[in-house]
Amino acid sequence: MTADTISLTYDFHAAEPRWQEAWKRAKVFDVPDVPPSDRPKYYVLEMFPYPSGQLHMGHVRNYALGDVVARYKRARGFAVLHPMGWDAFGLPAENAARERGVHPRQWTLDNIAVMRGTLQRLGFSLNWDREIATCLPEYYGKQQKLFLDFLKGGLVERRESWVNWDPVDETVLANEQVIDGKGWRSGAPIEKKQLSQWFLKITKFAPDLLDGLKTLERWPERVRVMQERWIGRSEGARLRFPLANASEISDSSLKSVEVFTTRPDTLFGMSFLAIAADHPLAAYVAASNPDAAEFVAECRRLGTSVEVIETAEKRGFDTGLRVAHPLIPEKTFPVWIANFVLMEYGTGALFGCPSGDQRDLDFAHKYHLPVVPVVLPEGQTQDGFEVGEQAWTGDGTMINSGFLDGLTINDARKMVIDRLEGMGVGERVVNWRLRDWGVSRQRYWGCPIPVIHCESCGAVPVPDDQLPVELPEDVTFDRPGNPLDHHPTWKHTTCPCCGGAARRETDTFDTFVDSSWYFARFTSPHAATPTVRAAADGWLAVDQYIGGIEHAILHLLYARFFTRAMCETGHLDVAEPFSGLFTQGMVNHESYRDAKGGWLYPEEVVRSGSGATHRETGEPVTVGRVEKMSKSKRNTVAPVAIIERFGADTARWFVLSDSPPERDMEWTEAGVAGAARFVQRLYRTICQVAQSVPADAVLPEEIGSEADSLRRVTHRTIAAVTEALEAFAVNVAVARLHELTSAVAEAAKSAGQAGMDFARREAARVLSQLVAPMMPHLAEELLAVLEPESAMIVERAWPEAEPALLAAQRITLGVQVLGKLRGTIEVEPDEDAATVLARAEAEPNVMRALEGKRIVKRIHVPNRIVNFVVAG
RNA sequence: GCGAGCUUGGCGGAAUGGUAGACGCACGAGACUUAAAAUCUCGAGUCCGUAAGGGCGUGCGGGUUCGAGUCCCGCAGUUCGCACCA
Repeated sequence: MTADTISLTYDFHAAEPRWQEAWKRAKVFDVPDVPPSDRPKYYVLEMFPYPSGQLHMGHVRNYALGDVVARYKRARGFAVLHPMGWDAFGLPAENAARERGVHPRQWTLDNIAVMRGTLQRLGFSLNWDREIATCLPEYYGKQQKLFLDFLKGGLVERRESWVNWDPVDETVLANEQVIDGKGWRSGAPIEKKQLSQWFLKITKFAPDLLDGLKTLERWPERVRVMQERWIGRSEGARLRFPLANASEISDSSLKSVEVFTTRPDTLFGMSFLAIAADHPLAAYVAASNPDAAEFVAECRRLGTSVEVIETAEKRGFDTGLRVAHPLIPEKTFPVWIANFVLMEYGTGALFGCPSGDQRDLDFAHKYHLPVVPVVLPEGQTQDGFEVGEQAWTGDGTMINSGFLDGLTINDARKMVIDRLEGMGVGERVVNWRLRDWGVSRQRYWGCPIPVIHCESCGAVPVPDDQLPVELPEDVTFDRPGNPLDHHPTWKHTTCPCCGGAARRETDTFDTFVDSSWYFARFTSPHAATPTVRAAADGWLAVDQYIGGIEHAILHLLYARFFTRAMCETGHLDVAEPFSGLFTQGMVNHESYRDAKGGWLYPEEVVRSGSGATHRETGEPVTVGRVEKMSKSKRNTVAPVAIIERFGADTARWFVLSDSPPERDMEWTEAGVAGAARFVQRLYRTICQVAQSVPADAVLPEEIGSEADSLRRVTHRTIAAVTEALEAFAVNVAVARLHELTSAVAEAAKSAGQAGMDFARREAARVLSQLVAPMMPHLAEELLAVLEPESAMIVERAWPEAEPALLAAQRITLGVQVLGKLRGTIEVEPDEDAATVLARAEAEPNVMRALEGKRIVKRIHVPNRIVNFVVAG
């Protein structure tokens, strides 16, 4: 090997850390807490990671995409805030403590150190001074302050709520941790238990959360739809049915049953009233009726598992109680406890109209309750119409409905509500599916809820000067339950009100609370208050938020709620937290199994053509589906290994190539190798220019055609890449950069032509700059090779395309006959129509197609197409 | 069941209503090499044809248009989300 060829190999091992160091020294990614006034601000944020131990490829794709936006916007003259932090509380840390005896704090901080190192090796343009970890008191203490302000502002409530209780682990489980009615870890049958819990009153903002969705134009439509349905606004009526047996009941709140309905128009089709198993009236009945008690208990047991809910048939228990119809007082209906009625929705009770609701119809058939049709579909006669297996939920005319007969369902709805309101037994209401957010978790590794319970004063907020309420370090995980509760001293304190002995709240916050305001904290991460208004109001909203679709509902809705709650308590002034949202796809990989069916890691497998064999044993390997990288399927690729083998830029380039960012991509060995080849080819191409083209080349008066052509490619690429990046079409930008690279290499053949030196230098410099958002280290290296003493790319403005060079010199125009392509002609840009049409008609192949035909119409779309419409 | 999206070569994908398949991967041929790797050049939707050229082609069926992958209507397949929400 000659010295020349050695220098033509890009040494990413040396270059990447060198440029990272140079950027750090120049502090180019730092921005002040209050956005500078000389430039527009731009806040780029990727969803912060949970510190699970290792960065995975999904993170690499997410952060590479965000970095493209951040670097591009910075080059376009924006002051870019691009911070990073850690969603550091959560159950895996406690699991690690139980399984391996590591302290959750240590485990988490160690993981953060490892993952931070990987992020830094990837060269992301992050403002690391703003790093936050939610598990540190300097963050969660401010969260406690927010909570107390919410409490003061009436946005918090303490109330009893049903939870899934694991009696063995002595812990509360989320619904998805309950499998077949058993705890996911202990396997013990789960009990429903009532606990006093803290709730954030998100429902207070339900109308605004719904309305706000309309303003989020740069959010994916489907995310908005999902949130809309989750919030679930429905208009209807609330009405009360007096109990016929009311005199037997002493509790006045049980003397009538309130129901919510969206179909008050079907009130005359009623044949029963159904209440939830958790309804107070059900409890009343169960107290004196063992069979009812048994049914209620059974409903609760079944209530937990998703599969059961899906397949469960409708079942009920006739309480023997009867309610009177509000409009026909002499008519009464049975009250059933039914397993399909949810206590959480509406009032926990409904009236059953079997002819107009499929569930009610199924229920009526099962228990032989009457079916009275009340809505007649168009085109049906009342005599011929019967409700069989299918309830009629569509439009129609009212029948069998007294004073409503003959009306449309909409008119009937209005009229019946007016009547009920007039009688004082019901009213028009808007009901919401959204429920208040229970944030209490019986866990150690979370933010302590800053409240003290006092026998005489009740639940007392921890005074501001005693914040933060820190987690104790010396906890043990050797027995089930919440270590905070077990701690010998931590929970014992004195009441801030009366000074008497009191007990700390031992519950901690749901970790979704931590991630509901971190984007605001990033604007002043070290401030003594949760936010600093000038900083938060100045930087927010996040202009571009990037993350996985899995957070479409909960995280994003909670963050929108927190934004409103923080505004109401004076911590912020911004309508929405994220004005732009981009949801990127997953990184998938083939999966492999050996002859025994065991999963194999990609590095254990050698792919050969259509098959695969084991690297060591040579045994055949079954190539499985391409699916999401997961530890259990072993189809993961570790970013660190890729960085070491190929470099950070290659990894970044590959995850950004080919697949559009919103779609899933497949990680392949061949693909990374291809990216690595391109890195080297680009380096060689630029080095060739740097070595063979004088640095002081100027643009001559007259320029040769190849040189002119290269310049046009260069400037068209600037325009195309800019447009692609604005549209998040990074894969298209990558394709255009491949083309420019080929053009620069090709131009070497025309070296010496007038203007070529200038054109090659220009193209090489532009190429380096355009590639920088995706491969920042290589880009800096390229520019340093071209222009050794110049400023770094991160300190330079994005290249501008010269409008005069955006048009091609000559255009190849398609010529169609009757819409079919018959030939092409070369034309000057904007050449006049007559000339173009004459040349098109004279094109030999077109002539042949026109032969013997009469041209009816000549269509000429300048610079686009020629089409001859013929007859005969 | 309800809702949203998707469907283009062997594969990932590109295409303001205007030459479908850019760009990449995989593949084939050639050059360089003792050889291999690397690199470079060329080829390639499919069918017919030696070629020139032609037929057919963007899930299927219709429609609008001089012209449809793109717009409209219907259907199929597929993915995702929600789901006893009264």
